Amino acid sequence: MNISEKITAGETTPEDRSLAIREALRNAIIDRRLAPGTKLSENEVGALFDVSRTVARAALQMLTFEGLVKTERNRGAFVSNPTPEEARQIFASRRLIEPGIIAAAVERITDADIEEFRRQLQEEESYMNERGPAARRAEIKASGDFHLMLASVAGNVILQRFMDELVARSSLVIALYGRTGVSSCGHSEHFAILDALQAGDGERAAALMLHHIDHIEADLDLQIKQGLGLKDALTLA
Amino acid sequence: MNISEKITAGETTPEDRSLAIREALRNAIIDRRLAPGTKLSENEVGALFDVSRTVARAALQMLTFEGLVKTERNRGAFVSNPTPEEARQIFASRRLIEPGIIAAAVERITDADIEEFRRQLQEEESYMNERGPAARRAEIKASGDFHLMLASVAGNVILQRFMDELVARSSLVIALYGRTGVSSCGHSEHFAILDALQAGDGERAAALMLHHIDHIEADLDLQIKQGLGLKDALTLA
DNA sequence: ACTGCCAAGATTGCATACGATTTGCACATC
DNA sequence: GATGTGCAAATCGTATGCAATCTTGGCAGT
Repeated sequence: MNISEKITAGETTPEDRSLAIREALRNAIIDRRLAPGTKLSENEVGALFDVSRTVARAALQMLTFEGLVKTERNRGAFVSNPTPEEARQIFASRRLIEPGIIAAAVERITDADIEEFRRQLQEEESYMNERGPAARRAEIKASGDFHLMLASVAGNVILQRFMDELVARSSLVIALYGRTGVSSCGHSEHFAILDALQAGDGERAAALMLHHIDHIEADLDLQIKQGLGLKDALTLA
Repeated sequence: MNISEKITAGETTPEDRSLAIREALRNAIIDRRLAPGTKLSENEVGALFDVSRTVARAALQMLTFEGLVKTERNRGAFVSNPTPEEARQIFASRRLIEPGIIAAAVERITDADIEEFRRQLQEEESYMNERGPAARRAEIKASGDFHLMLASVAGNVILQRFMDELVARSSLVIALYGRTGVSSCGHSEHFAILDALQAGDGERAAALMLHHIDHIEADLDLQIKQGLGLKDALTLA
């Protein structure tokens, strides 16, 4: 486990450090710096962030709630290893929620928001032109941020939190099951959605969003790894 | 704070006791045995369930994540006191999610499920015929259980968890802002939804569900109590 | 009599300590 | 050589202790 954000997380927060740790681990997980299945021992996490097990434990507990880590009693916490079924449910949930978010966002979005979105899309674009795993991770994250900003604009904090979780888990799934470079497609779709939004055409934006989610999911290879860890081990042996 | 389920929660769980405590507190909150604003001190909770502050704290942390309690740093945890705005967002979220759940449920529901649902509706009915706050609480809970069972049938564990949270918070909101006996209306609506479901008519079931949610929200009085607790105290004085 | 300050009490935040459970390895046995 | 058993290391679950922070009551000064 090597998490470079260690210091970044530990200093700027005079308050709840467990929140900072949660954030750092969260980023590490969705950036895929922490691979699924990685063990997150309380001792280790605590040592890395220079806190006691108590606060490390709290952070892990939060992540467990978000579905990013799975804890087994008396065994420890592990970075979640989503099954294809989970992946399908995640995207099914997104297909349900995101059109609603679009509908709310189209009512509330301001010019300043649109400006901000354009900046965000440019950032995506810049990552898109680079190669290598780091750029790909950054792209996945930036892509997720687009959806998160949308949820933020929609103005429903509950849905926003749901999307927070869904996007994070999606990133994990994409990193796990994603094939190559369809993300470029995703980027242009973000653009189209924003255009529809700017035009005030919620219907079209929602339809585009559904399409977009379909595309993301279609890019996944959810056939393999169907079995559980046990089966995997057996077939691999 | 007097929670009678104390022993029930503490004994049957050889495993994680904090989960049991969370469940007990959860029930107490949505049953309105714990009024919004009630302070939940770690010491007190721990003493009630005969555990240390550590595990009590974990339970409170979980409830905070669910939005049922609010914690203020260095001040403690309090039963959540949803604002009208929060209430609106809760119901907006439900309007978005529940039709989707219906759509999934209509595909997967079995005869056995329908049987189970009928039993559930009968239980609701029995509470409906009684009077008194206890019966009303039980009715609210039973009514929520209907929606939860629906989510369970839909087979998407993520949406199920979202609904878990939304229903719990709805119960709190209804108890806070609800007027009198529109719940009877709600019951018949449950029945109509189940009928549509049994007939395999997802469209109608979804439409009925939307109507149902609208009715529930329409029964709320979300105008008053706009201000914080302070103003409340002042106007009451 | 009212306002501002200070100290005592209470409660949380965090660290550490101890017991329980699991895992892996070594050793004895077949 | 393979297998089963037992011990030891590691890790989690929980309790408790101490420091920091907030609240509250009283006291002095104006």
